Amino acid sequence: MRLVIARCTVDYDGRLTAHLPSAIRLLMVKADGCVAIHADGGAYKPLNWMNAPNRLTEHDDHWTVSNKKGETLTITLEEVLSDSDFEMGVDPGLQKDGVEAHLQELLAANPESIADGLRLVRREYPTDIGPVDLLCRDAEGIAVAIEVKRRGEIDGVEQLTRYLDFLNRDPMLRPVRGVFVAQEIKPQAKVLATDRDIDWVVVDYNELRGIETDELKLF
Amino acid sequence: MRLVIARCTVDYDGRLTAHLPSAIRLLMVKADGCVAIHADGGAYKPLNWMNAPNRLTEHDDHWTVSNKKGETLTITLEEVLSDSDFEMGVDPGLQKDGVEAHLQELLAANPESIADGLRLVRREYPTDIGPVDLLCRDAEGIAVAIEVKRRGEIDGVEQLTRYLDFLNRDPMLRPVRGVFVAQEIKPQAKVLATDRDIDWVVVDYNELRGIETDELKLF
DNA sequence: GTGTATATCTCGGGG
DNA sequence: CCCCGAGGTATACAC
Repeated sequence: MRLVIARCTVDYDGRLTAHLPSAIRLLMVKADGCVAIHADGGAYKPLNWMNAPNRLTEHDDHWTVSNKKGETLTITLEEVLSDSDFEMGVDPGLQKDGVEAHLQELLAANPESIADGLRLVRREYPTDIGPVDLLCRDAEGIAVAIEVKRRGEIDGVEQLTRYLDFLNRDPMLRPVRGVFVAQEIKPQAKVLATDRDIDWVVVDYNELRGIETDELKLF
Repeated sequence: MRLVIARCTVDYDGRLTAHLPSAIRLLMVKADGCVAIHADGGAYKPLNWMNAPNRLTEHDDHWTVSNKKGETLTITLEEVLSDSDFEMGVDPGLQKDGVEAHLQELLAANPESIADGLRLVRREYPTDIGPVDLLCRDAEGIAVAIEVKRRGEIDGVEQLTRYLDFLNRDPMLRPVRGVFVAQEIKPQAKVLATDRDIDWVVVDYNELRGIETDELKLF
């Protein structure tokens, strides 16, 4: 990773055009070729950047970075204060726990934790406007579409509403009920769901993981 | 801005839990206190971070960063290869052109580029659930609500649907048609819009800017 | 502060 | 490659 501290101006032309007036900034060039220009503040997002793959060309007083999509980044260097390079090796990467995919897996394995008698038909059940997280049948054999979210907000209810709309056009499935499942559900999302006759259930991730562990212990 | 190159492990515990095994990485601490941990690849997003405001405490072999929401980031330093600090001053900030606001301005000035005979009533026409980008009347005097997006996706169709819902409750406006306008529109968004009897139009930003320029030349 | 809408969103997965 | 959905989304702005 190469780190350059320099007074510079920057121009980006691509999905939009943008200009940075002269100031001292950090230019970060990573091993994969991506370039990021950071100010000393404003969270982790750089002011300007160009992702890999791209072509970086260094001229006397400026760099140009361009990619295949026709985007260009021009960095004009007025004064270089520091220029250093570090060998870092390949990063082993981030291990995450607690995201929606895990929650969906746990619920797929334990649909009864959502409602008694619920049986899984399919995960990621396809519709014309995208896949439903879980399609189940309840104890009476009625189809149940389930949208899983870590945090239940209003757009999750909208999403489930769209799926129900399309699913209810299928004579083989109709009528389809909806259940909105999340670790926490915002008051507005509850109101909207109720208004649309969509049930909502708050589940506990750690508790679900406990169920999984317990079941594993049984075998 | 402080830049530290170090072999380290990192643990985040907050909205999820995440762990980074030992490797050499860049630790970036900005003037506003935010901390970012970068690998030598993988675009501009850091592997892990903590935004300002937070509290950074340095111990012998590890740093802890915590914020008011109860999130914590623990960086365990195994070997520090470099540690430097740079004074950068306040950044003048990015100047942008070509975002949604500009597109909306151009369309407000040239509603005929959306449909022949269209006349602007108001930009940011208020409804109970937020402002409609453009409210127009067509050649027959029928009200037309227009949602402008740079990239037309499903969310934008939902947004316009909600606005139409409210606008159609107003006897002075009813019936209100909807038009979804964007520089590009995703297939799913087209399906949903068509399904809801909402028209969609793809416009060219540079072409619109050309119209503006041409009109200026006339005067 | 919450809620809403935007973003050169980024990033990863699937066709 | 594009399409689609999730994100510790972040960020700005209105109420």
